[in-house]
Amino acid sequence: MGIADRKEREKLEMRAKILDAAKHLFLEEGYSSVSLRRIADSIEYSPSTIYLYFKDKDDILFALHNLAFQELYHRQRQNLQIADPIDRLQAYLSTYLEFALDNREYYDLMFIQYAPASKIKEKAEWRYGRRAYEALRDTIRQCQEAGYLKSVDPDATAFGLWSFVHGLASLIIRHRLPMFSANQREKLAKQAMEMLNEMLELSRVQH
Amino acid sequence: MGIADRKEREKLEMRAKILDAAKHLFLEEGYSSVSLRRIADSIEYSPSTIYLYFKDKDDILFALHNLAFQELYHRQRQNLQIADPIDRLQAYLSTYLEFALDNREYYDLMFIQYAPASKIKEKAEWRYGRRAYEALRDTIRQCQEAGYLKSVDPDATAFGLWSFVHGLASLIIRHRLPMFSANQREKLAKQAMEMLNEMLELSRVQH
Amino acid sequence: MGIADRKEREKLEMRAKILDAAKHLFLEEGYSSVSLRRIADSIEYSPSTIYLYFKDKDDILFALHNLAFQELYHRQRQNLQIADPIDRLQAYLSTYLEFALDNREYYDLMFIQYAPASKIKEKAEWRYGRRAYEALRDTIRQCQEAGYLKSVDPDATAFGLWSFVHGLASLIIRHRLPMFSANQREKLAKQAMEMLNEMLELSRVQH
Amino acid sequence: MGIADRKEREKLEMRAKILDAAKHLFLEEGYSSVSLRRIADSIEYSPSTIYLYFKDKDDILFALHNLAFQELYHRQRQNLQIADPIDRLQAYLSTYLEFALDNREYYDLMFIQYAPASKIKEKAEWRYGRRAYEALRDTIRQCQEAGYLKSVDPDATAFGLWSFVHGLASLIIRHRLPMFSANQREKLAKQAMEMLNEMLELSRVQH
DNA sequence: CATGAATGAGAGTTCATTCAT
DNA sequence: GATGAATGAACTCTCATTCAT
Repeated sequence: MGIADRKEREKLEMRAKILDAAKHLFLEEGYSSVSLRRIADSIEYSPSTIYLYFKDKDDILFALHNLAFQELYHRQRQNLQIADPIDRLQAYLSTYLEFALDNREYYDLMFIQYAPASKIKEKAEWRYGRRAYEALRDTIRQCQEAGYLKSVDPDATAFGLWSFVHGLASLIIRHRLPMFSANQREKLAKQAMEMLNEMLELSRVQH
Repeated sequence: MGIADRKEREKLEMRAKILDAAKHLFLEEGYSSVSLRRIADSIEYSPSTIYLYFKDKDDILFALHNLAFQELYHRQRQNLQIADPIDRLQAYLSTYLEFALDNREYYDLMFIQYAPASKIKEKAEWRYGRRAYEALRDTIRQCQEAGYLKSVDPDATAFGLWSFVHGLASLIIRHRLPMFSANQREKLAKQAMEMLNEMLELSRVQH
Repeated sequence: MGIADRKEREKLEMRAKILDAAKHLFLEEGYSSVSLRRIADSIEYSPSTIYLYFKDKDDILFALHNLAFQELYHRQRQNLQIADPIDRLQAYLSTYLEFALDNREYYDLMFIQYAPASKIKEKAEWRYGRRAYEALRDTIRQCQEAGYLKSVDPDATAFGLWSFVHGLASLIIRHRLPMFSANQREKLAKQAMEMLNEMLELSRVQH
Repeated sequence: MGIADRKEREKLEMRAKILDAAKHLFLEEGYSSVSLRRIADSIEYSPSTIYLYFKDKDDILFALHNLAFQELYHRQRQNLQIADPIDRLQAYLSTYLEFALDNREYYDLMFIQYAPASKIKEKAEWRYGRRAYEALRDTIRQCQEAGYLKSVDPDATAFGLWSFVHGLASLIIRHRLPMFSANQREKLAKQAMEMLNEMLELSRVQH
């Protein structure tokens, strides 16, 4: 049983190794430009070895998606317990951006890149996405009940707030800000988030 | 002379036909996943015919980029003459979003997709992008002088506002909103923009 | 009739122009590496125009071969009248080498390059080649009757002498003498020919 | 270990098989007319298989060149120890011709065909060629010191002698002797060589 | 468990050639 | 007489994938 354990552990380690290599390459050059051979080379295994751990190239992408959504879910989890809805909303959005910038490869796969993988897995993600979206909207509703963000449709607000953080993340991740240095970019993103938070808080006063 | 004219016209039409086919395919599957053969097939010509109109695959992308930036520039042009800075800013952002949703393929190529094309052309775009960004930031500065958006760094504000509209556009274009119908999406985007406009105007009162 | 003449003349001029362009390109890069488009480009006509003057690419090669053999035949013609066989032999060989170095493209096509052209034309050349060879061997026979080159088989001698001049020419034409400058090469070829001539004359004394 | 050995052997055999097929095709039709597909077809493998053994088409040519020069070097090696310069010269030239006729494909690649391959390898060959040429010229100098071949410039003599054997070889290899049967050609080549040897020996008497 | 060998499919691209104008 | 438009066939080369070992 110790042996079986070790084998199992090694199997998982190998999968992780492959996924990690693939993750980086996919961000750098896009899924369809990265060849299995390149992934194999970068971990110094043969291409055929990869097939012992993954059904095919799409399967790697699928596994990465799963890990990515798990990680995001894991990070958001604790925020769900914040009592004050406006605090919760702010935490939710901040955590989202932090996740994106800490896991650019994941974020790219989840929300920017094409998903040429087999359709089967998409459904699972739809489900996750929908649930995450609903959590956001519910929080917004609670904010409204508490007097914030009153005037607008909660769906529009949810979409708008999500767009804001998605925009910050994706402009950075896809290098569309050549006018700033890497340092500046992250600093500006933080400032923009603070600006948002201020506005959220101010959204009460005015009504 | 009539003949020469017609030939010229036909040549341009053919180029347009190829570009149009490529544009759609590029949005659907990404530049590097689309083969010249597929483009040729979709307009029912042979692959070699494409080479009579474009040097190579990159050249098609290059041409599309040019058209895209021209169109965006054309649309923004009139906004530059709006005297009131806050009106100008609102128009600028609205036009940007409209452009994105009216020209999803272009927007995708310009601001979402990787640009594996030859580096030469990128420089021209950097220049355009930088100028466009500076126009935005200058407008924001003028808004601040007029008492709006006062508290924050103009760069952070510019980045934030751009991110907001980019987020709206790119979530729609890359189909990350399966929880809404196509109609809903655009309606929500408009509502979100109105919400933004309100906030911009309110940004004065508070100080 | 004047008009017909002019047209005929122009037709020939155009053929000559094409042949000349092809000739140079063929020497520089080899028949199969040269495309019709390159030939057309170099005379600033369209590829299709060439088909008005030649059936296909092979036909150009065929025409060049014909011109080449004509030119060589023309140069050798006068030598046939030299009475003294040893003088005739020397003249024959010298003229051959001069032809080769004056018409490197032709020589390359005739005696070095592959002949991927349709087999039809080869027969004609075999005939020419055989006749030229026989002229050489007959001259050698007459030299032997006059006491020169006595000991050896005239076929072997003919082959040997031809090989000698062919070797000089083809090493130069195919750039296999990078150790010498262009000037040196031709000077050395001349010296080698003189050496040969001396030997031919000495071939009498010894017997 | 037996397994590794066998694999290694098989790998080499496959390389040899490809090289052999390529060698023959290159002689028959010239490097640039032969496609990788044709090489693959002729050994009944798929085109992609070739790429497991050679980087690209040029690499095949490169490998053949290396083998060719090795073989020639190997054959000439023993001749360098012949003490008498005139014997050495004769052996050198005879070996050269024998090599050419025993390895027509190699000879064709080395001294007749164009070398469109990457320039890197050419330099190595220039070096080899130059050294081989210098060995020839030095031998001639020593012959002159021993009283042979006195009157002429050693460079001209070297060039002349080389041309002679190159001429014999290349007229045979490139099929420019349709007037003789294959048997006759080789017999005549040998006779021509004997004729040369006689002359070399006679070159002493006269001075 | 890992891989080397092999391949069919398909990539971008160039070619000689045809034909309507 | 000259050509622009078009193409099918072929090119070199890369890819994801399979399979025997």
